[in-house]
Amino acid sequence: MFTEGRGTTEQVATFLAIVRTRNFRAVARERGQSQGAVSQQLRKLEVALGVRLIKRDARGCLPTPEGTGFLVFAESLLRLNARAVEVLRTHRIAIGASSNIGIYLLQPYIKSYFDGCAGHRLPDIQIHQNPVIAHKLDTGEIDVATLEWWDNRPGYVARPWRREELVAIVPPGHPWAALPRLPSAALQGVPLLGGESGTGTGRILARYFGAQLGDMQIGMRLGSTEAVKQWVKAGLGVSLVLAGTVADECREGTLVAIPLEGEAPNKELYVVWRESLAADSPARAFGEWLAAHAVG
Amino acid sequence: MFTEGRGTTEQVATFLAIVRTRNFRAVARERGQSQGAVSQQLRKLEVALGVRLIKRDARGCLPTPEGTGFLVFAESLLRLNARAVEVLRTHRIAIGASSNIGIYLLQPYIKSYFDGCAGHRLPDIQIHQNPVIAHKLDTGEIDVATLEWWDNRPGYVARPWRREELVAIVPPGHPWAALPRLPSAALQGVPLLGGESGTGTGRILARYFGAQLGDMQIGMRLGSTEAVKQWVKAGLGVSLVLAGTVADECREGTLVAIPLEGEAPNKELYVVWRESLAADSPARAFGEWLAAHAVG
DNA sequence: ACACGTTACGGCAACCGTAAGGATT
DNA sequence: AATCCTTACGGTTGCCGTAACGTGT
Repeated sequence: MFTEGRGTTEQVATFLAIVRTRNFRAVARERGQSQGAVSQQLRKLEVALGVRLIKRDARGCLPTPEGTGFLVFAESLLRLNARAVEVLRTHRIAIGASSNIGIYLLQPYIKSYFDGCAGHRLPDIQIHQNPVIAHKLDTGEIDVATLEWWDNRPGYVARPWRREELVAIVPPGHPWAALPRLPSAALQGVPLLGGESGTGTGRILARYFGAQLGDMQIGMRLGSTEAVKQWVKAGLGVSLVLAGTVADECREGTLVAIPLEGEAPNKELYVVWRESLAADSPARAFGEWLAAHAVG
Repeated sequence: MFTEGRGTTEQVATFLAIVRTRNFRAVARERGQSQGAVSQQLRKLEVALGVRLIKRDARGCLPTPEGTGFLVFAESLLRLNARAVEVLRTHRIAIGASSNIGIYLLQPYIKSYFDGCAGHRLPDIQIHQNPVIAHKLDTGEIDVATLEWWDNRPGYVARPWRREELVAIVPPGHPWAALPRLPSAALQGVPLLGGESGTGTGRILARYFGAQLGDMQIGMRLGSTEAVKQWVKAGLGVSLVLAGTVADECREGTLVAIPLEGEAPNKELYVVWRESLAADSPARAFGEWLAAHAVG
């Protein structure tokens, strides 16, 4: 299963190859086996599952409805197997990052960490919505994650990583663009564009504005910071985003970021990994390194 | 793998049993094998992975750090196997539901559908945050899901299910409690408690209030509707929730729900399943049935 | 004829049970 | 001495490659 051999995993891999190529002989060539063996492997799998997976026909072979249904499991199983050997043997790391972090903030850390250590191969990096990353930690698909929000569930180690300021962004030429700092009163009654949900930004804004009786109007929730930036550039509204997500645009002058007045709202970012990670595992080492290089 | 036999899956199961019982002989009895076979299975697994999983010691055997790290994969693999046979052979359904739906809205449908059909065994029902459910659809862990928010990703069928109204909730005795309908102006400047994130409620409120220049203040995000209800009961704020989530409290008089004035904001709920589900599969049948019994 | 999947057969590798061996309490 | 895991040995099972077969184009 976890390496070359002849077991059920090979049957599943053969099944996938058959679905892909629709030709037993091609599969046999591809997998370095005889054509009879391919027939036999599929047959064993079908008997084990008690279901016909492939409909053999004179003009090609197609998956049955059951076979199509089995596809998703076959893929998940092989992915999980591959991931398991990767973790235990090659020690390749899988890093998860919630969207904003993965897209805008993480690269320099990855570069400086993995460039320095010649022994490391580049890690597998997955970027998803915050809650999806949390779920992938659960299933073992990723070892260590950088998150915008964490619920302190048991079995995990969570370390504060950086504290990222929220800044207002406006298009160039906007009346606010010249201001050094934005009074919180200015935001009252202005339509505010929202980005990805489930990242805890709402809570932070509530703490910042709520105490000052700010009246904020949340406009559309666009689902991603990238979308928010485009809308702001187009003059369709203003927004509050993590400062690091607009560094490039500010340099190029396509957006203007304005820090908020007073004690600026900021979001705590976390590095999280499973407690069960070996103390000397590369994934944990990377997590500890990130936490040690906390900024802010 | 998918049934009794002697392959890698048996090795993984043996590994898990060893970690649990910490006694090779007990595992042998439990699995109806000789003790030598247990030794050998673990050994094969360790060789295949290239890692020592269990540290055998005179006073018991414990998982090594690598073994602990492998645990999560072992469990995921067996879960996936079990789920695969369940789907293909026993045809048991796995239903996912985002938190609010699973906790408050789904039960009557489950009851009326599965009570009526004697042939069906009760389904596996999983309740998680909306994005986690979406991810579990991807991995095949669930067949069909009821969701508060769906991103129309390809490969899935999404049907509108019901349209659930958002109502304001206040504690009994609150000044608003006697109002038949709540003017949207009343909510301006009032701290509003937020529930689970990632469910699209923010977008809906923005559409309702935004057009009317409403100024809303989002208070804390408490993460769950259950928490919101407790805070509202305690007089710490008011909130907007799906009407169905407070039906019981309104009947008991512990909360008062007030419909909003004008065209009330409402949330469209969806039933979603993978396109690859067989047209005659029980999961799809249930999904279609739900969609056909759409309310609102 | 040709291309394709199925089936039968012989050889080989893998796994299991039995049972003896070494270590620790 | 008792308990526990390891290891060696013999029997059986299962899988693979070869090759003959049936079928549809």
